[in-house]
Amino acid sequence: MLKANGQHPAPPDGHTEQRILDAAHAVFLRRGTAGARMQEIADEAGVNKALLHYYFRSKSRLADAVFGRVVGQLLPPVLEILGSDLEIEDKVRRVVALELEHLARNPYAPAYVVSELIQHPERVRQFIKTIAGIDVGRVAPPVRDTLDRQLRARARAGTLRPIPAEQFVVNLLGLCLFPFIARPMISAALQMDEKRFAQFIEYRKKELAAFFLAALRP
Amino acid sequence: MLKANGQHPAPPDGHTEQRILDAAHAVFLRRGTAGARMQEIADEAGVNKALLHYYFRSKSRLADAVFGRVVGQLLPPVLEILGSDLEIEDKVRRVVALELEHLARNPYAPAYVVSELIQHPERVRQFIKTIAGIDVGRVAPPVRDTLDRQLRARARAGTLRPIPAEQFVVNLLGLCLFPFIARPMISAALQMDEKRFAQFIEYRKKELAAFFLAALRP
DNA sequence: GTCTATATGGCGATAGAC
DNA sequence: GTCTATCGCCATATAGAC
Repeated sequence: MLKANGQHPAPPDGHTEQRILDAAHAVFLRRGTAGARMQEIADEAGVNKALLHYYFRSKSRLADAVFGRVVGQLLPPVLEILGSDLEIEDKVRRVVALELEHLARNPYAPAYVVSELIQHPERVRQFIKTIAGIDVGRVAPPVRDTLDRQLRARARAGTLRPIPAEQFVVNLLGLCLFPFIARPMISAALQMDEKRFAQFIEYRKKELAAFFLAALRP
Repeated sequence: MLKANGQHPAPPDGHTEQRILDAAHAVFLRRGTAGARMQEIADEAGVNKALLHYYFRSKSRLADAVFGRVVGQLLPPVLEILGSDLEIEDKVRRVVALELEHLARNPYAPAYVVSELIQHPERVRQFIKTIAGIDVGRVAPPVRDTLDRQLRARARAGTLRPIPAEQFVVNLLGLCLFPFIARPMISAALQMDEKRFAQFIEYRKKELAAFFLAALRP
């Protein structure tokens, strides 16, 4: 049973909206929002272009939905670890493991978020609020303060080099995210094919936490 | 003397092409290539839209020119330092100083490059060749090999923790570039205004090289 | 070389049948 | 809810006067 356009009919499980969102997710991530075409999203979802507007009204609202979902699965788990009462060493190990694991499966997410924020600065507000139900702008500062106290205490005790919490967080996340953000450049400059890049990331899974913690030795 | 459109006439110094390129540079960096309008570039250059096509034929070629210029001033100086016969410690200090200095004056460059590469993957070839007259694809591997020998020797001598050259370079550049790439997110999450972000970068100018070198202590 | 005016095409969005 | 067909805008690109 084929439809007129030669495609198999969409599974009628009633989850059309979800399938559109998934398709949009995939297309926005590989093309960027500006480069994405509603037609391509429709094709990927196996539905007609008009249906996208039926469910999401406009491309811009569809983009909002995808952006929220991407940031929502990238950020809150990290904030939770950083704000917990684990020791610094455990926080570092867990954040590295979590991020590299997640990014290996979603390699285009960080570059997509970056390119969104340059072209739609107003979306920064959305980044702060209503991300997976948590308000980053409200949650992040307490996390930073917790971390700051923890780092100061360890510095006083002489068991850690002193470092401000902001620098700690940016360094840690930068080391995790940067290889994925800059992947096309890195691959090209160092002539890495897909396999060698994967090996490169595997190495980081094993060594990055140790590298970072070594920098914090007193 | 005002022209019909109420603007001052462009200085007739014959450098129209240069002024268009400068304007395009500014507009592409703040809007992203897809978000940039030829009209806005023309306004910024103080000339008519048609002139952009007279000099650059199409938006896409204009984008090529700007992209090459941005990468060209960002990358070759770093490659030169990394490939030199300086000691590791000096290389790290110089790269950090150079990058943070340059980026403080061109804060939007890295995010622009990232967003270019997601939307025009074919531009990776341009990244490799013909960047400021140097062929990154040809130059980078020898630089990596030089660095690799240097790092191995120091590791054997027990004066440095062992680390592959690729990891060394990506960690170093990531720590320099990431704060600028992720600036909107960082500013929002940590509630930094422009001034506090500048202070944040000033701190890194002083401490980042030490942080990185500390991680390499045996 | 620089301008005004116009053509061309692509894409988001809607109307309306089923 | 899902489709086909079409509208209308807007940005790139060109024609042609000066």
